[in-house]
Amino acid sequence: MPQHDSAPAPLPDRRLPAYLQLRDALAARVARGEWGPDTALPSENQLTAETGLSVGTVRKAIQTLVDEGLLERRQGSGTYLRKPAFNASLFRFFAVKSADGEATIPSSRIIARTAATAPSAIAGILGTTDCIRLDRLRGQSDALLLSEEIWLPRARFDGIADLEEAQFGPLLYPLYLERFGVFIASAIDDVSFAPASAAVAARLGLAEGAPTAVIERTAYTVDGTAVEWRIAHGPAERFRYRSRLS
Amino acid sequence: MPQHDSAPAPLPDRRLPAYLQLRDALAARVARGEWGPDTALPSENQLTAETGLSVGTVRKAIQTLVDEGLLERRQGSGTYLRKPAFNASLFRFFAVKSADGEATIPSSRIIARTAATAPSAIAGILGTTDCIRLDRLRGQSDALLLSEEIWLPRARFDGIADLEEAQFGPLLYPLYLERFGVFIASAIDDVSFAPASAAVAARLGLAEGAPTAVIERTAYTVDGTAVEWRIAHGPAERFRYRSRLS
DNA sequence: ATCATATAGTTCTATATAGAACTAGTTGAC
DNA sequence: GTCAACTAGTTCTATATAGAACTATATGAT
Repeated sequence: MPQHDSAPAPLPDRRLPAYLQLRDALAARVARGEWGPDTALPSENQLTAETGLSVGTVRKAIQTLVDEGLLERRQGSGTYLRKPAFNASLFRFFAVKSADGEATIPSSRIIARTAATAPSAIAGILGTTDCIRLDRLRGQSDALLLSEEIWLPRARFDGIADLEEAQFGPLLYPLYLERFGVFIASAIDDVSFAPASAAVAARLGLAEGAPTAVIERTAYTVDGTAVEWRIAHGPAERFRYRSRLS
Repeated sequence: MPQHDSAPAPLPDRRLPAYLQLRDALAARVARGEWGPDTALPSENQLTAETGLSVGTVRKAIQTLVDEGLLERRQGSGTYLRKPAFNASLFRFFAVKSADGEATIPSSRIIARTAATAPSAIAGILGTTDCIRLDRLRGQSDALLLSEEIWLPRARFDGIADLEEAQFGPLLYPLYLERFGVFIASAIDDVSFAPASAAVAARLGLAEGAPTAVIERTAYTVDGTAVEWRIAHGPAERFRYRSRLS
């Protein structure tokens, strides 16, 4: 189902309305990394010239991508990639009740990076067994709050195992975009609850069997291809997940 | 802060673009219950005649409300209230693993309906202390899965305590709309984990202190007024909450 | 150097128009 | 009765145009 190397740019479907064809064409160019985070896309005028469509139609195509959360328009300036607006960090779901109200220092440490063969459940999601696995530990002040296990398809993220540790910031999605041209556009979180396994307990400094919150996240690019799967554990009593429905 | 009786229809802000003024006017009329769930709103032509604006501007106003999730357009037919699309039932987060694959029968029982004075945290959200409290128990086959405590402002829901039990379906939001003209447009869920209190344990047939998932939900009307607050508990090992981010 | 002004380029609002696509109901043929 | 054809009404697509609002840069005066 999903493809793990750069998609072969499906031809626009002639049966679709013009504005949707243009939408698809632009989304494909964005997915190919044609424009960086801070370079403006072609203006409405340029696109009307390129395509022969009218401004109204071009605007409608762009507006569609804005609604989908991919682009962002700035009046007087131009149209840009939208920085993923959903707060990507799972970290924020673990409240730090600093009794004294001190500013605490968040820490983020990658404790392992290995090429690995994905188990079938994960391979089915990512579309390949040829993966890279990252293990990460996050905390605040002294408390360890989050143990993450992150799976990436090696075809898209080759070389991530060789990066200096310093080049990993606390947030991975900006790194994906800047280093590998992978733009995370959406994600699905699955929240559940389980007693800590021995491995998780050891990492978080908990007793085995202690209650933990489990977040499984699958992240997608614009075209709906899953490009990251992760599972995260943290102490249940610190956990609070907020979700807005509409 | 929020108002619990029908809002006094703020005058349109002349400084706003025409399409936003029309958006506000339409949203206000929707909030006042001017149109039922299956009656079409005025057509584009009617609205252009009423307002003196052009079709394009009218379309833009309507499209804004569609994007906000309030309305729904059906080509060839008309523009309607959108039925709240988010699956309102908290019940769905509790997986029933019927080992034998039998179709199970969900049950829903209101076990208490009382006028009550809301504690300050809830009163702050709902804007009043004068509330009605519903207690509900939901299950499937034999297993009890969900204990809910629901708080409603009495001003909007007066008479709900007198309804026949049979008039409560498994879903409350349709009842709110049909009986009280309250349209739930959005909600915020807060998910956490806690050991079962004595009361919750007794209701769900669990041991006191058994791990439970806790969902706190605040539900809002179109204009952002909170009109329902609930807290729900269920057995943690059955719980799985899914959320789509974008 | 600093500040005001002008300018080119961008998106945004608004109007007007035409026809296509679709829906729901009515009419008519059989 | 049943089915097909028609029709009025609706939303949807697409074009063309004009000016407003805003941004970023360049220019010029001091």
